[in-house]
Amino acid sequence: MLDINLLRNNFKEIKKNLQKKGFEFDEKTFESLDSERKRLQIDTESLQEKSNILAKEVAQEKDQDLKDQKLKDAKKISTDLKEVKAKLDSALEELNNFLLEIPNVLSEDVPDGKSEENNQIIYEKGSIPEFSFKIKDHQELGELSNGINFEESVTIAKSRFVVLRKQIAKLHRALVQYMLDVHIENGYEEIYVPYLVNKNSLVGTGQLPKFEEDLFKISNEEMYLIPTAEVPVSNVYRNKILNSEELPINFVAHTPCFRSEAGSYGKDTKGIIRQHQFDKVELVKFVHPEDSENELDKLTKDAESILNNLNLPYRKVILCSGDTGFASSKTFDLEVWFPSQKTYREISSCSNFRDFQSRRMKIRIKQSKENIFCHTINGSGLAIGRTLAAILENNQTEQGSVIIPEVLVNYMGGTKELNLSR
RNA sequence: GGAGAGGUGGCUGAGUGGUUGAAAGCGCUCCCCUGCUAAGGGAGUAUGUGGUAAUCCCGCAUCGAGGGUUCGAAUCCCUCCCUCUCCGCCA
Repeated sequence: MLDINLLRNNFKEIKKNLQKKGFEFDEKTFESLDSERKRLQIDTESLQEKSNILAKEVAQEKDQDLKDQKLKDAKKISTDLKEVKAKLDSALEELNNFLLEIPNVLSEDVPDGKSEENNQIIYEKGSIPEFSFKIKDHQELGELSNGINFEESVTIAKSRFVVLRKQIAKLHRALVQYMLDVHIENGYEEIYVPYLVNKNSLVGTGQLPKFEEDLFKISNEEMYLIPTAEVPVSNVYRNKILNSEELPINFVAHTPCFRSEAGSYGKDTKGIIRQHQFDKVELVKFVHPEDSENELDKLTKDAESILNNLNLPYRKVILCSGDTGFASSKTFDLEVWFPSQKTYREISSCSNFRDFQSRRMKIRIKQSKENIFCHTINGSGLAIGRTLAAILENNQTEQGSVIIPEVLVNYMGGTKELNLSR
């Protein structure tokens, strides 16, 4: 959520900024909502004041006639008050709903652009493998030894789910363990959180009210499956005031993520790139506003270190204005190379939300004069399924085996190569 | 799931309809005095929001959340959430 005072005073500038994201800020509606709110609030509060004063006088009035008169007046005010208060409440709600649907403003250094194609490559790292044989995609590789099975997952659930078996399932687990260990080593605190969250948490991080259709909702309760660990982990401190000495706070969490993928029919139907359920190791930071740019770079580097250590070829891009998400002010994507698609695919998305989420969640930092909203930053470190798929594809051999990256060998119980053809 | 108890400021803990935004104690901050294995005195110490650009000033709201009764609610009523104890069930 944006600072309403900023909107009141700088809406020209903000409007221009939001246009780059493809959002048209309706200042007419805003101004009428805000002025209506102001009028009603002033009316309500002055009536309330009168009512409070009269109530005290009634209590102290000894003269019965005067007391009766005051009681009569007080009753009248009370009825009027109820009426204006109701109007104020609905005005405030309307204004709030309006504000909740406004995206975050962009950082100055975010490049202009309409869509994905305008994202800017910052650099490419690692060497793209050359194959002297006809390569298989990760699904084909996984199916060689029934390590990836889509028939069983359809029987159990439906499409866009997967069953992993044997060495592939173990590699999946190894990746989780490895990533957690690296991030803990780098100063992140491991945290385990609920996979079902309430509505307020989703409003807090910005998934609601605008993106309800992307979520799985539990039918018998007002709860949702998490689309990312960002939601429960960020909300750990909702409504809390943090001491500045304890910042930055760094969390790492491994959770499954559930996404309805509404509107992505026919997209990435092959393999495990786009699933309703996938695992992810997520990094979340709560930082002082002054440090957030710097901390975003640090978090992105921490996510990159996994790709580097796994020897996967990847590139770092900065998302252009039109591709930057609703709540983000600036986002770096890390994209890993998929030989079968001859292209880079997103494997991590690292964003600085500034005070957009913390204002919604009411997470503040204790200051001597006025408490301020902290900044939140998060990013994947990394998406497990896609990392698994990338390893299978990039490390395959002509014999249909897959070389295990060195850093994972111990996590695989010493296995250096998966012989999938057997 | 059944029975009972309870949710008050950073913490402990008073308060069952009227200057209570909230006693008291602890903690913390500042000042003064004294000076020595210490202590004493004083002041301050929640959050949000509006009037305003504003540290000051004034108003309004907040005693788990949301409704209700009343001129007036931390105090009474209803719904929900949470915590604790006992029973049941269960990984």
